[in-house]
Amino acid sequence: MVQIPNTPPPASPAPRSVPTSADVARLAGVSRATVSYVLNNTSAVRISEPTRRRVHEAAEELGYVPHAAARTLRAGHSRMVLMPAPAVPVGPLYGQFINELQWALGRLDYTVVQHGSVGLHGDEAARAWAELRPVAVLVPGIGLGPEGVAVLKRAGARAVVTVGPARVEGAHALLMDHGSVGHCAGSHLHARGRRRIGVVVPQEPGLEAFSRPRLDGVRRALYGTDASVAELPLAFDERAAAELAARWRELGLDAVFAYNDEYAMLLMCALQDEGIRIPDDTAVVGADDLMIGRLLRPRLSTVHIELPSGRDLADLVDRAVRDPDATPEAHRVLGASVVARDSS
Amino acid sequence: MVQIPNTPPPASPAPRSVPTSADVARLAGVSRATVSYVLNNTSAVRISEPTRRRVHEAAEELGYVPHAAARTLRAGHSRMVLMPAPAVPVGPLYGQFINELQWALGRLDYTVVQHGSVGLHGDEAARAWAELRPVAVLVPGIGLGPEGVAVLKRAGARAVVTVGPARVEGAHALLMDHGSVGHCAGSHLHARGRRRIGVVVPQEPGLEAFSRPRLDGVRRALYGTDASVAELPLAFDERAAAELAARWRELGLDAVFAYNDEYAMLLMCALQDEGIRIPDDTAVVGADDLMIGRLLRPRLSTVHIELPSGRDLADLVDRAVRDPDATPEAHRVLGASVVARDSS
DNA sequence: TTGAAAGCGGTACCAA
DNA sequence: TTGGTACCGCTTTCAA
Repeated sequence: MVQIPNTPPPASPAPRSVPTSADVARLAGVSRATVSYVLNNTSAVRISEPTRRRVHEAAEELGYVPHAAARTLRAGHSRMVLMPAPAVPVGPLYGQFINELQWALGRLDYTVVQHGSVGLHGDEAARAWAELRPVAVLVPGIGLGPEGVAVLKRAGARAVVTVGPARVEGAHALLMDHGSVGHCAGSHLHARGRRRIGVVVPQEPGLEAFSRPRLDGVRRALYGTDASVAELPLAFDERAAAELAARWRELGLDAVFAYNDEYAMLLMCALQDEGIRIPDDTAVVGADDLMIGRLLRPRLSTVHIELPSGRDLADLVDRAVRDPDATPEAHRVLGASVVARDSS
Repeated sequence: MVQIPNTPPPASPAPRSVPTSADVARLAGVSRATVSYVLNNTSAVRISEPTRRRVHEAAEELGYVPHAAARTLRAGHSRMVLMPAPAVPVGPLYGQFINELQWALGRLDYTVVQHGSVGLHGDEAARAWAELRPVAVLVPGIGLGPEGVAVLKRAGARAVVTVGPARVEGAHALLMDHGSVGHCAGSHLHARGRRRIGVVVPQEPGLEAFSRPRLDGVRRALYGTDASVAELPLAFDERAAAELAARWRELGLDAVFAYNDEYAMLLMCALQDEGIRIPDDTAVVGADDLMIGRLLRPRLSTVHIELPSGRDLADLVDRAVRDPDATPEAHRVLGASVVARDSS
């Protein structure tokens, strides 16, 4: 980092203590109760207009900001919806989903917070989240067990929603079965007459949660047919792709499901460099239906993934919060469908 | 969403009230003070081993989890580092940076929290953040003014760090001048003998913060030379790219800086479909040095961006927290360098 | 070694 | 219409 010469320090010495509602009350010449009534627009209590004005002015002048922790403590609950921040850089698909969700929950007057729980695992993380007493917790992926759910519930979470491959006892579930993505691809390739099918499994850590189910899905689609499946570990790296492509002919595969569109692009380019014709020698299918697939030549066949709308999930959370004793719902929310283009 | 039949409700009725340290004390037969001492390993006080055990067992049995809000309130401060959650899906580069940062701050015993402040703008958002009384705030992009910084400081934030194009009064700054990215690309193209240079400006909302400076950087690099710059609005969309490519010859450009590698790929493919030869007719330069650039043919020239390590930024935050009265530092942290490949 | 109690900031009940 | 005050859960000083 390159240090840059600093501008001279500002002349105004910062006020050194945080103003509280008592300070506001003092300045406005009223009680703390009145301040609270005014600033919260408490409808059960009528405050005269001049008093309101004085309170507002005092708050403004002091730069008063209420203390969320104090409010939470007193109220016994917060409106915080907590979700762990994703541990791996997440694709545009999922990123978009998270954004929508945040927006929709914001509309419902929840505060969405992503907790950076790096290094913490499973129920250990659950404890850290529970300390914040969120009103609801949204946990993508695996790693949260029934004990974790219980910890959160005991800590006052009125809703725990898991987003992943399997239900967890006591929690609502958004079942995102990535197996169906693989299943889609596998069925498609089989229908196209392919019988020796490779499946790329990324070596990047943190992707197993998706790659395993996708592989299993292909296996499931092909089980009991005359087709076979070969697992192809691959790092997201040109050299690794070239090496894989170099032994392609001896692998004797006539098709490959490449985990997603990015890996598909990587592998497809390597195969083309090797002189493998696509789709004639080998069919390639990606997943996620990203823009790049449309731009490749041949155009990349892919599995389009339909995620639930952020609004729907926000509504689910809201319902769960309002009725915490309802039996947990489970929803299947990952729609997968083949987009057949020219590479398969 | 497809509803799935629920499993029967679990037999165990959930304990309906959140256990407090008083409950633990009661069960262990000690005072709340002792519970606090034991659970926090307070070194100033020696507690007998049998007592410690009893407290731990009681806490375990009740599933006790401390109440962060209460602790914060009592302590007068928290160890929460707050940053707004990015409003647009963010690329792998920046995503990686955020992850590193979270990890590094976690190592320093801070709790990193991304606040989903959708719809809130500037100082309005600052107020929402201030309610959480974070010990430090990390604000990417623009939109936070000096008043916002003041609000946060008054609310007890010991460090405010902006990450963006310009300094903000009172805050530390990580200057990420995306102008240098454009400057790099512009200089490179000029050095290659190009004189009519187009610059792609994405139409996607939320990207202006990066696209404007990149455009300006190109302008700056070419200012006073015999080269000219043309602004090319472009949506991330095949049709838009095709339309732009269709009028390419009449635009009379011999080079284009495509904002980033993804837009470059989009445009390059459209140009090639149109019969424009790259780099002979038109040179193309991307940015961000993504994998896809290496896979394109011709291989895409790009601007490699060097971000600071998460560790460095975490250390900066930590220093600032420890010495809140130090004059704000400003660091220039965006390194840009051309990776010349075959498209320019 | 342990306990009693004050107090952090805000809310809401009850009284005036 | 407004004020006094108890209380939320936890930490920490002081006393025992």
